[in-house]
Amino acid sequence: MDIKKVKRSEDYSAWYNNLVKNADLAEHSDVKGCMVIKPYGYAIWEKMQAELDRRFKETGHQNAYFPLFIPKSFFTKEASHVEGFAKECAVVTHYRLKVDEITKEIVVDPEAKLEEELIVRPTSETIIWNTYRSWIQSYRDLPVLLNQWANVVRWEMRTRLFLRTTEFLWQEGHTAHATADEAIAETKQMLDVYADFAENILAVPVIKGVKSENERFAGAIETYCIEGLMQDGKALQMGTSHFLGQNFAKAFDVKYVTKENSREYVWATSWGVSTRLMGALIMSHSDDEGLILPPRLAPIQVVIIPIFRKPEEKIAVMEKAEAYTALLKKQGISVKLDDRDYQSPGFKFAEYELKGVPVRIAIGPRDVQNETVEVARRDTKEKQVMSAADLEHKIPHLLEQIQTNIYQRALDFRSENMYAADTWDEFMDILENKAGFISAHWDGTAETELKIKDLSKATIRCIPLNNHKEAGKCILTGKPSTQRVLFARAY
RNA sequence: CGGGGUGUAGCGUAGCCUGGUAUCGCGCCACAUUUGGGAUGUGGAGGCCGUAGGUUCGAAUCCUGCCACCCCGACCA
Repeated sequence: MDIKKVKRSEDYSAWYNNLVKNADLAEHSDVKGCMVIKPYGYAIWEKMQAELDRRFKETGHQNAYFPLFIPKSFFTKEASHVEGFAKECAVVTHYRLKVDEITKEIVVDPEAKLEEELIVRPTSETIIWNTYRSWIQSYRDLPVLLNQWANVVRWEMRTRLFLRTTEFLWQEGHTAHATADEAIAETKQMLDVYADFAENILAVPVIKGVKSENERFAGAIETYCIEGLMQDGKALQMGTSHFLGQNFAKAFDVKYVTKENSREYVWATSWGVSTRLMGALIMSHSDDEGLILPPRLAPIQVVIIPIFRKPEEKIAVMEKAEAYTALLKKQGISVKLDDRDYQSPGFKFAEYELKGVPVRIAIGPRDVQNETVEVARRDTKEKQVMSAADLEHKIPHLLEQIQTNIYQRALDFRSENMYAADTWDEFMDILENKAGFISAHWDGTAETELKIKDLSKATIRCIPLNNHKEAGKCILTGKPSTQRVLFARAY
C-alpha cells in the first residue's frame, strides 16, 4: 500500500480524494465523471440502503422499478421541470452500431435513428407520473406509496467522487395522494426519516429546513431538505423531500374520482438521497489516519489481529482469536479475523485505521497467557487491555459508545461553527475567516439571494423548520425581514 | 464552457531542454529470516513510453494534429 499523506488541514479537497482512493471506497473510471464503487465502498452503501429501505417499508412504502429511458416528449410536459434538467441530460438517439464499409470501424448506424429520442433519467417524476395516470382512477387507489432504487445520470460540468458524479446511485420515492395535507404530511414524514437516518446511523447531525425559491427542486411547490456541515466548514445537502402539489398530476393528467363523484387532480411528493451520503460520511468524521466509520454502518465493526512469532504461539493465539471471533459474531457483531500471515501486525493496524474499522482487538502470546486482549477504538485511538471474559458484554457497549461519540463530536463541531451575522461585513468576515453556517436576515427576495451568492459564494442552505420569527434587517439590502435564514458555502 | 495540469509496468514516478528503445520506489512471484505500530535480504516477472502523422540513419525525447482523464471556477443532488 503506497499511501501519499495529505493532511486534512492543508488541502481538504486532496485529502478527501486520497482518502476515497486509499480506503478502497471508489476510483475514477475511464468514463469522464463516472466512478467505480469498490467492494468496500459498496458494502457501506449497501448498509445505508438496508437501513433506509427498512425505514421506507416501516412507513408503508413499497419498492418498484421504472425504466432508465424516458421519451423526450414526457419531459416537455412539466415546464419548470424541463427547464431545470434540460441542460444536463444524456440523450439516446440511435439503437444500433454497424461496421463502416470503408474504414472498417464500428460506427453508429445512421439508419437506426430513433423516432423519438430517449432521455437517460436524471430523475423519474415524468415517467412515473405518466404511469400513475393509468394506475389511479378512484380515491380507493390512493395513496400510492412507492420507492425505487436506481441509477440516474446528470451531465454535470464538474464532478467529485461521491459528491457529484455523472452517474450516481440513489433512491427516489414517488407518492400520490388525495389531498394536499396528506401529501405535505408525507413530505415532512420522509424528511424526518432522512434526518433520523443521518443522525442515528451516519452519525451526522443535520438541520431540517425548507429551500428558498431559488434552490427549490424543478417542478416542486416546496422543497424540504436536510443540511449537514462538513469538517472544512462547507455545507452539504444530504437529502431532499419535495411537495410537488398538483404540478405533475396536471402535466400528466392524473385525476381520481372522489367519494362524492367529482374528479380531482392528485397531489404528489418525491424524495431522495444518493451516494452523495458516502461523501457526507467521509467528510464528517475522518482524519489524517483515514476513514472513521460509525459502527452502525461499518461493514467490519471489529477486526481481530493475531500476533505471534513461533508456530506454537500461532496455534495458541489463533485458538483464542477464533473463539473470540465466534463469541462476538454470536452477539450479531460483524467481525473479521485477519489471519493473513504475510502482513505484519503494524501494517494491519494502519490498514484498518485507514478503512475506519471502529474497534480493533489484538491478541498476542502475552494475552493468551493473561487471558486478555488489547482493544483499540478508532475514533479516539485509545487502547486498553481488557480481560477476555469482558469481551462479550463490553464490546457491544463500546460500539454504541463510539457511535454516540462520533455523533457528538460532529454535533460539537457544528455548534462551534454556527454563527450569526447582523451586518454585511460581519457576514463576509465569518465566511472568509471561519466558514460554517451563518444565521442572518434576508429580505426574502430571489434577487437579493442571487446577489449575495454572486458577492460571497454563499447560498441560503435552508430556512430551518424550527425557526423563530424575529424582526430584523436584511444583511445586504437593509430591508425589513421577519426571520433569520441559514447561509453557507456549499458543495 | 473558461483557467491550470497530466498521460512512461498494477500504482506513484525519473528520463524529455542537450534524440541512440527506459530510472527509481511501492506492489506482484519464489525462497529464507521475520511478525506487540506500516519487516529484511537474495533472486525474478512485468513496458509496442495516450494516439495519429511528420522530421531523422534512429523519436519517450523535436514538430503538428487528435484523444482521454484530473484539478480550480461557473452549473448542480
